[in-house]
Amino acid sequence: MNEKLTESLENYLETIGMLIKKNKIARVKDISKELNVKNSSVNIALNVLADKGLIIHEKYGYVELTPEGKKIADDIQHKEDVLLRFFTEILGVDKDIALKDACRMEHTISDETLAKLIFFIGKVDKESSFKKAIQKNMKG
Amino acid sequence: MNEKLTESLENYLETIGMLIKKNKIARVKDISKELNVKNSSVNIALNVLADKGLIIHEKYGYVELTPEGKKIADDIQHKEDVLLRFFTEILGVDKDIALKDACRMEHTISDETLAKLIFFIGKVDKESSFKKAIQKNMKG
DNA sequence: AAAAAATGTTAGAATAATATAACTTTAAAA
DNA sequence: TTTTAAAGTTATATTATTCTAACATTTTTT
Repeated sequence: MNEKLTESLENYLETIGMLIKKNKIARVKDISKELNVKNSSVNIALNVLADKGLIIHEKYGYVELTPEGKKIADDIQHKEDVLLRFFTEILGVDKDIALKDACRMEHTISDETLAKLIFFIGKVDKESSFKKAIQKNMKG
Repeated sequence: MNEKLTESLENYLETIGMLIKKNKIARVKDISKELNVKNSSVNIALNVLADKGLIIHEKYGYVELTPEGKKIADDIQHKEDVLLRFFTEILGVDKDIALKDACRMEHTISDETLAKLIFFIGKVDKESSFKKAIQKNMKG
C-alpha cells in the first residue's frame, strides 16, 4: 500500500484541499474549473481517489478528504509553499512564474531536499549577511 | 512549431546526448539500459523524435542528434547541472538524492527561475559571507 | 560460411489521462 | 409545480507511454 500517486492525482487532491479550505466544500465543477479539465475527467479521477481511500464522494454530492487524503493534500501544499517562498523571496522570481514552477516542482522534490531547503530559508531569515546579498539578486 | 516536448521525450534526447558525449555513439540498447525501458519503447520514442526532426535514426543504425535536437539535449543537461550544483553545494543534499531530484525537476523549471538560480549560485561563489553560513546548512 | 547470440523492429495489448457526447440528477425559475 | 438550467455521470474515443512476444537484421563465434 501507500504507492506513490501520479502527478495528476496529487493535483486533484491538492485542489480539493484548497477548495475545502476556501469554500468549506469542494464540488466537481470547481475542481474542473481550477484544473482546466472537464467534469468527466474529474469524475474519473475522483473514482480512483475514492478507491484508494483518499476521498469520500457520494453520487451528486460534495467531495471530502479522508484523513489520509488530507495528509497528502497538506503535504503537497506545503511543498508548494516552500518552493514559492524560495523562488520569490530568495531568488527574486516573478510571482506568477514562481507559482507555476512551484506547482510543477511540488510533485518531484524529495523530502530530503525539501528539508534542506526549509532549513536554508530559515537560515536566510536569521542571518542579516545573507539578506543583504540576496537583495542584489532580486534586482537581476 | 517548437511545441513543448513531453518529459519522456526530453529524457530520451538528454540520454542520447549524454551517450554520444560518453561513447561517441548512441545505440538503442544503451538508451534502453540508461532509461530502464525496453528496446521497443525506445524505438517508438525514436520514431517520434525523428518525425519532429530532432534526431536521425536509420534502421539498425546509431542514433544521432540534429542541431535542433542537440540544442534541446544540451539545454536539459544544463538545467540538470545547475539544479544538481544547487542541491549539493548550497543545500548540502546527498549526491544520489540530489541527482534524482535534478533529473525530475530539469523538465519543469522555467527559464526565468533557472536564470535567477544561476545568478544566485554565482553570488554565493563570490561572497564569503554566504559561504560560511552555507557550511552550517551542510551539516543539518 | 554456417550457426548462435546480440541487437533492433514491429504488432498488439495495457494503463493513465484526457475529451466529446449522451444521459441523469439536482437546483433554480417561471 | 412544471419547466429549464446547471451540475454531475457514464460510455466511448484519443493520445502518450510502456510492455510482451514474435520477427528481422547484424555481429560474433565456431
